[in-house]
Amino acid sequence: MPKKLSSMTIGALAKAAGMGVETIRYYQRRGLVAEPDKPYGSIRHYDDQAVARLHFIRTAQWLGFSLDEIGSLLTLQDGTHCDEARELGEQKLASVRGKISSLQRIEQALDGLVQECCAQQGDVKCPLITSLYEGVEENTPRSNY
Amino acid sequence: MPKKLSSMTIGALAKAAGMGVETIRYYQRRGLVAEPDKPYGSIRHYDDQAVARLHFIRTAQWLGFSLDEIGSLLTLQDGTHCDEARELGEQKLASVRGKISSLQRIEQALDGLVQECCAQQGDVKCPLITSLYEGVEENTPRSNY
DNA sequence: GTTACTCCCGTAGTCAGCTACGGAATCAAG
DNA sequence: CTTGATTCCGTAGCTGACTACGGGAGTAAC
Repeated sequence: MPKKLSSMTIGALAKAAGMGVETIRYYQRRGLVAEPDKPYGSIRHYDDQAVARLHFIRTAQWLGFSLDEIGSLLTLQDGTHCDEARELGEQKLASVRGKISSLQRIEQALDGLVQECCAQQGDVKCPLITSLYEGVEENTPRSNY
Repeated sequence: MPKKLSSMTIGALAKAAGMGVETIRYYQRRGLVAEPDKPYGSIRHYDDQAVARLHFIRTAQWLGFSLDEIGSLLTLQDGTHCDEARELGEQKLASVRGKISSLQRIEQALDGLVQECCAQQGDVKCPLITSLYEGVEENTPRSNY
């Protein structure tokens, strides 16, 4: 059976993805999501894949990736340039693993804080800060510097 | 023995933390790091704790936290308001755990991509996108919306 | 005690990532 | 076939997080 794709206008897409229409247009301009050609008359239509892609962008942003990085992740998976994709993929993988371990340290520290909380008094240990004191920065901590 | 704290000027602090002097001043204005009072003459001095704090800020940013969120994490650990700290701590903990699991899904997907890479051809599965398709968003994906 | 660097502090500019605005065209309901 | 909402497209404005600038005051080295 031919896969049935729910077809929607940009407004519906925006609603489905939980963002504004303008934001989607912005991503189109940035080349993060494709602008489907509009059938003769006018007005473009989008499918579930578009929703998924927007979801991904949103979450990846929440995880601290810039739109440029997200763009490269997406082209990576969109296939084609195998050789460079592999290298890029490994870079990103390292970055992701670094983030995971940093977050795990924060998790531990936060968990400790929540457990002890009011209990402790005398010597403050600053578990949170120390959780990240000894270098983690695998990759550029925000593209600059 | 009284703990010996390496004392440094803001310039040295900036170098130690790997950022610009202006950035540190900016954080002081934002209330993320304290401005030590300057001894009679002039010029403030900073210790290792300040370096640690800046390190934390930098890494937390890399992990996708905004300066406001980082501020709340820091006040959280600076102690004092136990009751609200606990609640905030639990919120943040949930958010951190959400990030970890999202990143782990991306890790898996990326790992898969790097493994298969040029191998696959026929049906594209979009492992990356699907890795995040089914809702993760535990918390606000970037303060807005 | 002069030169050169750094600090201090306020204000202004920059860049990423949206968000809003305006006017023409299109579509959906009645 | 008119009315009202949406789409389309370009351009302009806004917010968060810096980054640069400028002038006066410390401070360190000679």
